[in-house]
Amino acid sequence: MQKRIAELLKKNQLSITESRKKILELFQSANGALAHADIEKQSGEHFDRVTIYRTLQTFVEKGIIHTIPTADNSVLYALCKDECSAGHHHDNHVHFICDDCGTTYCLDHVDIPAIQLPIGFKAKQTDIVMSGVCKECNV
Amino acid sequence: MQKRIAELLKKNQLSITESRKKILELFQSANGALAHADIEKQSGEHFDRVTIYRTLQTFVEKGIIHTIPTADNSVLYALCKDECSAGHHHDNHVHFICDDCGTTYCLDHVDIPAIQLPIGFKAKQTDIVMSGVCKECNV
DNA sequence: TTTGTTTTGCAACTAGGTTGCAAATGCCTA
DNA sequence: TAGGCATTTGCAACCTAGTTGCAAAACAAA
Repeated sequence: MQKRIAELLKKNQLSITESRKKILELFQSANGALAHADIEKQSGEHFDRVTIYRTLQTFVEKGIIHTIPTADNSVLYALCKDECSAGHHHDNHVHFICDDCGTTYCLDHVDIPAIQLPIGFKAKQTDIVMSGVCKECNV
Repeated sequence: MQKRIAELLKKNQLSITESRKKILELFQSANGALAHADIEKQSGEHFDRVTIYRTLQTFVEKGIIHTIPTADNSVLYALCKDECSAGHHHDNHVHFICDDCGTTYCLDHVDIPAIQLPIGFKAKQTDIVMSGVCKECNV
């Protein structure tokens, strides 16, 4: 695990530092998306708020993680799959927030059906955020 | 117009005040959605920030306007159509943001096709925000 | 017009996020 | 592996968006 993290950072021309390693670890062990606040808490409060913001920004720029818009207007971050290239905007995938456990999932493999827009409208990007009950909480 | 605004407020058991009238007017003359900041500017800076926040909150509660989540994590507000009942969450309609002119449209009459989720997931709410070029900017 | 309720404006506060800069860390080459 | 340069960090200060409590002002109803 440690090796992979170091490689990932190197591949993206980033220095290997404590905070970056720790934050990547958190993402790898979380099976969903994380908010800035989650990271701040779970990292054991070792790192400055600013460092975390900057690290997340850097990771987004490099295409290591991506942001998820949510209905309640908070930002979530999630690891990108290996196939993602830097700068990829993750335009067309579905995000799912569980009302029960609060976990956010990136449903990369869900097909988005064509949406019929009124005449004159031309869509470039589609963001879909669904909420309900996830597979873990569904009894 | 003035009459209609007064009636609308009365129907919702709200006192008829300067700020409420002005804010409703702004929504009626805007053909798209407005952000809090837009309202603050366009109202001629007559009203306190807090008053605007509270007015918007009240309108949302009464079902006069509704909120739109956007990809860049800002909140937009738009007038509800007459058919909307108070408390209606506007769960399932598509919002469209024009990359050119920045206008946000509520596409009430666009059908949302069923989205096939992985086994175990059960959706309650779907938010779709699309962006691209709108009918005005499309040449 | 008077009275009671609703709404407003002010001040103070919180949370989330950004910027500039000096100190510390990491990287690379000799 | 030591030294020097580039990158990253932490601090302080700042900004915007939004909230709360409370007294004063505006509104509604009789």
